[in-house]
Amino acid sequence: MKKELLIRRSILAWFRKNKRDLPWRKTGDPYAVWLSEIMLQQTRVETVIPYYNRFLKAYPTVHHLAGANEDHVLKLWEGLGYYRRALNLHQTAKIVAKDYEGVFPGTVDELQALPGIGRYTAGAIASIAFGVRAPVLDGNVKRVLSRLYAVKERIDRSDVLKRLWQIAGELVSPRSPGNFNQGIMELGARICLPQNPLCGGCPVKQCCEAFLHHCPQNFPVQKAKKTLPHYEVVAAAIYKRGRFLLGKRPPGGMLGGLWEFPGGKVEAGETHEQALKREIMEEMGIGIEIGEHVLTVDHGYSHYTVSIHLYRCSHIDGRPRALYHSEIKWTPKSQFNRYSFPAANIKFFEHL
DNA sequence: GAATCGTGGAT
DNA sequence: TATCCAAGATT
Repeated sequence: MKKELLIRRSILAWFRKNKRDLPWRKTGDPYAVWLSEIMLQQTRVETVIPYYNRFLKAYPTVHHLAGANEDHVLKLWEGLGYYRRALNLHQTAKIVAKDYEGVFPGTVDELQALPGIGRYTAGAIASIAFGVRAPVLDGNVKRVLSRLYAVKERIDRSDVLKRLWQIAGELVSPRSPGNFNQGIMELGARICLPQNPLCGGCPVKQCCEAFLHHCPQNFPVQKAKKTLPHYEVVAAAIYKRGRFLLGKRPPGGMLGGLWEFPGGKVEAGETHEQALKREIMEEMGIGIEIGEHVLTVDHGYSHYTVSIHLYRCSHIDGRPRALYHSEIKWTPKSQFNRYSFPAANIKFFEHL
């Protein structure tokens, strides 16, 4: 039997017996499949499950989501990370509700034209929800294929990616594309692990060049990762008459749409006090007096790490304006739970 | 093509 | 403790 056909059948058979009972596998609703795929981007299955369930309960259909308030959507996304996904999700819901009358398109090209849906996600939705024979190539599939075919070149090379998409397209089952795609991803997530793969339980080990050469750990070949820069950041808990001055971060950038205590990076040669007064003047046009240091939180973002030093502050002069944020608001602590905050800010709450 | 964009669990 | 990295998309 041809290698590709053997791989296809073996993975389908393995998946049929070993697939996890995940909430998005109980439905064929394209809306639910789409939601799960967006949430699963760069995010672990176990992390997504509770978010997915809460989200679907709050917005059972694309129409509910299309009519939702953005702060509410971001609140349901709070803690999931990559918040632009939530904003794109909201945008796509509006487009589907309006331009498609609430019915998701079923082709890869139409799906990929929607905000937040790239080649992987379009293939996943088309194959899983619509039975289209479209391949997927995520981190799992890249790893599985790079081992099956002993790909010795770096997998971030465009020519290598092109070849992997080509292979994935040949492997995907014409009759059960959704099951095959989920199967090869599940194989990568549970058997063909990045470190110490469980080759003994692998249904395709006899087809796997890396296994046959006893070197699965050599694949995939990744590019070297650079160490993340670290910054010192100051933030202000500006308090007046029972309320804190919060800002909503502008869309498009880091943590876009989330609320925060204002502040910013400490520049070279600055004291914390100097940096905080400068930042608050730049961002809100007001003068402040710096009070006690509340606490310092160490936090890692996607491409840098920070130590955020929070200070209690009082408003001295000027009327606050949203010079940086899209919106600012004096907010009592009792209402913080209505807004979505970055994880690092949430660590502040119990100390205020 | 290389940067940007979060978070928390595993090792 | 430090590092890795997970069902990627966008610019």
